[in-house]
Amino acid sequence: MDEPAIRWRRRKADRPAEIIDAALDCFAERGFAATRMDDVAARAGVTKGTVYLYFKTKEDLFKALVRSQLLPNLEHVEAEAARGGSASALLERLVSDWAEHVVPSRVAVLPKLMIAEAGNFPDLAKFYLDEVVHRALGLIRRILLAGIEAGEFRPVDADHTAYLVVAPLLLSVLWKHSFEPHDDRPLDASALCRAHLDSLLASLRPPAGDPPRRASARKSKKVR
Amino acid sequence: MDEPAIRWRRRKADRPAEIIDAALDCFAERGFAATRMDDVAARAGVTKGTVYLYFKTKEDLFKALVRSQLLPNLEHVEAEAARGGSASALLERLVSDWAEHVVPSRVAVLPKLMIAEAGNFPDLAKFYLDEVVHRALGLIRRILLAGIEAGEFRPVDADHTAYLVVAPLLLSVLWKHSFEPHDDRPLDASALCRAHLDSLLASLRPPAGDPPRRASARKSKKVR
Amino acid sequence: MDEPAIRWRRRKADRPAEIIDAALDCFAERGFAATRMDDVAARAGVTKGTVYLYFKTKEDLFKALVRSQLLPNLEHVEAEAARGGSASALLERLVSDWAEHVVPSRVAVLPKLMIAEAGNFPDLAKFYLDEVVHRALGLIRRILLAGIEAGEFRPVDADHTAYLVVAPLLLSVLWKHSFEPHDDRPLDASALCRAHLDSLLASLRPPAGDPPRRASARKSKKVR
Amino acid sequence: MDEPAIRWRRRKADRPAEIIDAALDCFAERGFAATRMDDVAARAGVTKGTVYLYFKTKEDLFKALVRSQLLPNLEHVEAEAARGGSASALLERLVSDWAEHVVPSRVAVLPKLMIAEAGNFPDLAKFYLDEVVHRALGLIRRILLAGIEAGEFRPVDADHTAYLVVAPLLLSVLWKHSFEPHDDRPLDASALCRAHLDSLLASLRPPAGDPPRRASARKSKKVR
DNA sequence: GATGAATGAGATTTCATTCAT
DNA sequence: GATGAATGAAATCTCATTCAT
Repeated sequence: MDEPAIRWRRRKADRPAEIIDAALDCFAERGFAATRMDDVAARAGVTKGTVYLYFKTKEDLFKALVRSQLLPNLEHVEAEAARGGSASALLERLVSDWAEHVVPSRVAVLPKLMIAEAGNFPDLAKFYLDEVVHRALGLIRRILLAGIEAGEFRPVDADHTAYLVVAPLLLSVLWKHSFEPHDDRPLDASALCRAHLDSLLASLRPPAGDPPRRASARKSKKVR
Repeated sequence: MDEPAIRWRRRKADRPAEIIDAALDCFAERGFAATRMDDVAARAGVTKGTVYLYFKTKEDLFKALVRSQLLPNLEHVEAEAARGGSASALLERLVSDWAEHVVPSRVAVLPKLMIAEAGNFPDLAKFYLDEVVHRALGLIRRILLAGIEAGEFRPVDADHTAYLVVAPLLLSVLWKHSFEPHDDRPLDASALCRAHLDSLLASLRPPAGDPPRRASARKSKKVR
Repeated sequence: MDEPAIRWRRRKADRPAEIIDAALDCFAERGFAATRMDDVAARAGVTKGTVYLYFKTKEDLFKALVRSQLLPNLEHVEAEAARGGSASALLERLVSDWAEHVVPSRVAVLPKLMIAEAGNFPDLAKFYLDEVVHRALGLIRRILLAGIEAGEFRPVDADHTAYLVVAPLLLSVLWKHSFEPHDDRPLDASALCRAHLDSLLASLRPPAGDPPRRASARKSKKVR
Repeated sequence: MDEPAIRWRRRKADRPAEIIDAALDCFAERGFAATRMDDVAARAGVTKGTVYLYFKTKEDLFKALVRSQLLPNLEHVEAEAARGGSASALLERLVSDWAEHVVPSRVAVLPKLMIAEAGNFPDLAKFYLDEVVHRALGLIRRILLAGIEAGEFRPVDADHTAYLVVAPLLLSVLWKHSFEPHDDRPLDASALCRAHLDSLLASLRPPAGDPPRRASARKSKKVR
């Protein structure tokens, strides 16, 4: 009846991560403004006061969440790219990695959150653009240029093509988190990514009989 | 003294549209939750009470806004498609129409809003999916299938390719409204769309020497 | 049972004064920090929201209260002084005015509030010092100097004597609002002020047979 | 490594006093309500939990503070008075003692605190009134009566005059702690007290040629 | 129809107090 | 004894909505 039980346990080291985890779920579901600190606290299994022990404001929590989730992932991607290989192989690895590892992960909601809240968090938007978006686009651009130089790809405008590489990846995560819950026609992200890769490589294939741009380019080069 | 009289009269009928216009701007900037009815009213040049004269709740206003903006546009697209032409010509018209007419228009924020708020407005999300997204995807799918059948395109998976057609278009409007205001590297939507079209058609081009699938397919067919 | 009744009446013009009035009572009773905006609202017969309609924050309300109550009163005092008369007559009028009009009035709590909250409202403290305290001390100093010059008073240090004139007046209002409610020995402010005046004039009386400092000083002069 | 050991031991017994000291500073600066237990703890160099080890609640701490600071001081005053001397000499000692010892000391903030918080701590207010205020006033009254009886002073109303004796002393400490930090015209408490004494004795001086009230009164009597 | 003063529910945030460590 | 993580009640403030004017 009166179960004295332990009212709480002290878990200083783990709390911030737990709270950020809970916040990610809540913000993902309802957006920044519509999630209450109570929701976050409840989902983290603590009380509101505890959340404020670790994050000074709701905005702070949001920013901490975005920053903490992104960097590790991006580093993973760049490490992957650094492993080298032909440009097509790199693109292939990148896209299938996205389908297999990013789309099903928790970070996959961040693009949606950033798109929704960029207007309300200008400094976070800048951070996201600089540290994630442009960094990723730059990586892709370098792969494309390397591929062109190597004669693997026909000479396309690398700047815009980078956006084209990214677009279906973006669509896949946005769809998953915004539309799929209300849709009866699920989107198979893996299949979409495969189709994307297929289409992409087809469009990049140099016309038959075209000579490579430079003799030296034949050798696969490490990107960056 | 009496000069505004003429304007007043004209206003009455336009009020709802003016309010929706104002709401579109506000929601676009800050999102649904973060815009206050006062903001909308102020931007529409009326008072809060007046907004409630035309829309029962804030949610109502949002729904009315989405519904009122979308249908006319979609009809325009379908009418365009109905004008016929080769599949590539249709795709080309579609994409360049997007770049020239949709991206610069006010509706271009709606995808961002829908992506952000789908979780909070399930019925609106369903409406948007059914009446806009899947309708558009269906149209594109039919164009692709027609193109394949006519031998214009190599035989791809029309379902997924439809998403691929759409993805860069989506990216262009999301970028414009979420990132461009915080970015110093503007995205040229027209150029992106052209690059997209180029890439798309390249990837769809049937291998040289491939015969058309059916003799009849040579004639351009009306889609739908 | 369901008495529809008027839920509220619109009283824009009077509200701020009514709210300030209520706030004065609340702050006087419990101090700034310990009074809740709900208390103020309830005492003003409105809801919390209404208070915030007129005052942006609790601090704002406090500042508005202090500023609005003080100036009118001080002007009254200076006008009184400007009516002229002998220095003793002026002091007498000042002190008895205090006993009869200030002590029983609502402003009488302000010194207590200012003393309590000066540390938390530096700018308000400065305002109070400049616009009230030093202004009043200056007025008294001028009366004393005029009295000395006229030979009515013995030559005292006018600066410090001004504080001595003020001290019992201050004590009377502080006592009334801080101690009297908890004391069974009430302080008769009028009697105290009379005793003060008596003592003050006795201490200022020049030694018998002392000549006036200047021949001209015999005539009563307007102070200021 | 082990050098702090000695200090630790010394500390334990002093903790309550150290905490009270810290609390005095904090309450003096910001008032009771506006100081947080964290502030007190930090200033005492301990943690919040430790404060609660010695004081059950914040109110408790405040009461302990007031009680612990006052009694020693009052006893000092009464002992001083018991040393005897003429009434004027006693008053003089009292006033100059105040200027030299009380005003610069830490207790000097207590009147401000009591005036500010009397409304929120009725029992503390009663304690302060009975044990400090009325006790001090009584002492002064007895000195005045003795002086009158001895013919040192003219026959004044001892009750009210006692308040007049106290008023400038009170003003000096209130000023120091409430206004001086925000004022560029500092108040010289010693000078003020001297002026007060001067004025007070002048006003109490019996008219020249007045006979002493009682023959016996000539001899200095011990007060109390 | 239009207004905007007033409402009141609900959100964020603070902080005295407790208690596992 | 000492700590400080955790609590939870309560305070400030916001804002969608209502309704007297």
